[in-house]
Amino acid sequence: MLKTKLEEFKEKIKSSGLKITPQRVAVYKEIAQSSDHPCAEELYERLKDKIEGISLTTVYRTLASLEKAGLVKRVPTLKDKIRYDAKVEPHSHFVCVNCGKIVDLDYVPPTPEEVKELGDSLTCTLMCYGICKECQVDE
Amino acid sequence: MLKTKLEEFKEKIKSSGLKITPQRVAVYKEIAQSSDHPCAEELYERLKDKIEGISLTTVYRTLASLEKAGLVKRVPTLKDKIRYDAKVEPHSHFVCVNCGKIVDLDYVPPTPEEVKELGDSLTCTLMCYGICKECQVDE
DNA sequence: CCTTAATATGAAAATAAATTGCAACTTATA
DNA sequence: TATAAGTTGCAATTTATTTTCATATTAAGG
Ligand SMILES: [Mn+2]
Ligand SMILES: [Mn+2]
Ligand SMILES: [Zn+2]
Ligand SMILES: [Zn+2]
Repeated sequence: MLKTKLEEFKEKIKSSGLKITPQRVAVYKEIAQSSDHPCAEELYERLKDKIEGISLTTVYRTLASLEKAGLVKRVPTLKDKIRYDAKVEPHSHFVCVNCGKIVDLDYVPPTPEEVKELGDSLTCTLMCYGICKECQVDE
Repeated sequence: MLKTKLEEFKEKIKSSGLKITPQRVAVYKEIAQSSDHPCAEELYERLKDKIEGISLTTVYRTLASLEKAGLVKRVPTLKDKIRYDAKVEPHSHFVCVNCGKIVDLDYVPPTPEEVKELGDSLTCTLMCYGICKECQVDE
């Protein structure tokens, strides 16, 4: 991860009145370098062998803190599991309805102004559903 | 609900090898006449006093059946509760981040062809997040 | 109409995801 | 370093959804 991004992370954490802990750093780094929009449990699985003190509870709590601080965002899903994104700027997603993978698209979603229907919307995101290339091969 | 829509419902149910039951009719009618994209529990709450034999379990099972039959679709959400839509054609949604309300937008989302990035996507939907008019008043 | 096989239902138990209480521990600041 | 504020892990809890299983209903055929 870029040094600037880690610095920005520390600043935002501090300015939210939160403390910098190894667990928070680890969770944020892990989301930031993932491209698959992991859920809490997936993050925990990836971290539990690398990071000494990390519990699933803390991953859940960390995600809530990072979300409040504006460092991560939830990704809209059709399932009953919340998934997270460290890319907080508006962008679009492709979801494989077969394997559940979620990846970023280059497609730029319209701005709230362009949609402007029900007063002030803040952000927009386009969600596309289909079958990813890997899933098409081994049908 | 239009007679044609109810007939279409019965046909699709049958062609999926499912039986027409009062519970299924009631759940489908309720979603179809709702504009707020209810979850299973909300549907149950709205139906339990109107329909003699209806249980939350059956509402869950009915939603799964209707989804398989292509009569309802899930709406992407940021929460851990699945919400449903009887409007199955591609369209866009506005979500109030304050009260959780989800309403349809007229904005027509791009077609999968227009996005075309990762092979074959099937459907696209634009999600817009903001504060609804009611929530803006009583802030 | 009746019969019957296939399917659907409700209640309760089970599972899965996320949250909370609490005592022990860190962090940041002075 | 002392210390107050904030954080952690574990276990218990809550919330959402699914499954089990015995009973009931549907649709088709006679
Ligand atoms: Mn993303
Ligand atoms: Mn809709
Ligand atoms: Zn896939
Ligand atoms: Zn609102």
